Amino acid sequence: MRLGYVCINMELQASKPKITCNRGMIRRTFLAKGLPYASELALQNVKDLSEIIRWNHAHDVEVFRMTSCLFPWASEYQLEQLPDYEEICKALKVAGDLAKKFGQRLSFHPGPFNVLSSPREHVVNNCIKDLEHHGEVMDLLGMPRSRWAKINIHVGASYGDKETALDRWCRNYERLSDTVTTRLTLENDDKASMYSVVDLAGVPYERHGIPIVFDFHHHRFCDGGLSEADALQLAACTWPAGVRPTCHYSDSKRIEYNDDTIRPQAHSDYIFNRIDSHGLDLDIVLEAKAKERALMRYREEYLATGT
DNA sequence: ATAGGTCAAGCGAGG
DNA sequence: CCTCGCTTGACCTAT
Repeated sequence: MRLGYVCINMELQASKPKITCNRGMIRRTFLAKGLPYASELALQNVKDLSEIIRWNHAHDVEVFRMTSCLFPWASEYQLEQLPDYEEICKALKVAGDLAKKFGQRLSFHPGPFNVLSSPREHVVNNCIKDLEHHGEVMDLLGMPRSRWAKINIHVGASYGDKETALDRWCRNYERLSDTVTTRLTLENDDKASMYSVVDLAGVPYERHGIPIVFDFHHHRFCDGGLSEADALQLAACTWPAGVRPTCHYSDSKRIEYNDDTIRPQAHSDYIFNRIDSHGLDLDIVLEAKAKERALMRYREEYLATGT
């Protein structure tokens, strides 16, 4: 299995000057400073993306989820409008070329506001806009239009009627361009009332062939009646040949801290259980608060060789 | 330089 | 009805 981490490299972010792809601003600042400042932040973000990719390679990390905050307020403009657009494109190409050279797999996980199943038109429009933005950035990185460069989301909401919501999800999915549809995946939820692997293997997979990202931790709260092994197997079968299935893994912070005031769904700082890939070849993204440090510690504790 | 209050979006859960 | 949490805490101002 190959392990990855998400969005932030704590070591690089703590360095001086800091290396991060997360520069952003609040609304008030965006209104005051506008596109030139958004452009400046985006340029720094995409340049630093290369630095994180280099760090990953130097530490044998081949799976990395990029932040969705590369472009502050991306929903409010076209990338071409940014003053530094040309330079931004070059920096993205550099980052993408590096990742490809290193065999490093990059992905996106747009946020919880992407609800393609919503009955509200403006919610769906915003979602489509955000997904298209992610697709566009993947293209600018030079990433393939395949699930190798996945854009992963949740169904988003059920409104008390999963079947109707899934049908709406599928109809709205058809409005997406190839930059998104070729890369889109769906992840199982962490609430019993929401979407299990079984739900996702139904309509979304049957109608559109959407692969399922299996989240081990979420499955503990929404299992659709399947064991972990069976759910993982089912999810893995939805991936096209030649593309290694991706999973998410976290442990429970509640157990880590032995504190039952913490919600059981909360992600742990570190991974303290051995991950069981059930015999499958997987890319496993660690969703741990300690980011790359959690990955390093897991390797030391569970994958150390020679002893 | 650090602390504390503030901050886009949609939804469901818990108080 | 309000707050929290989620992909991911980061930004901004006052001290």
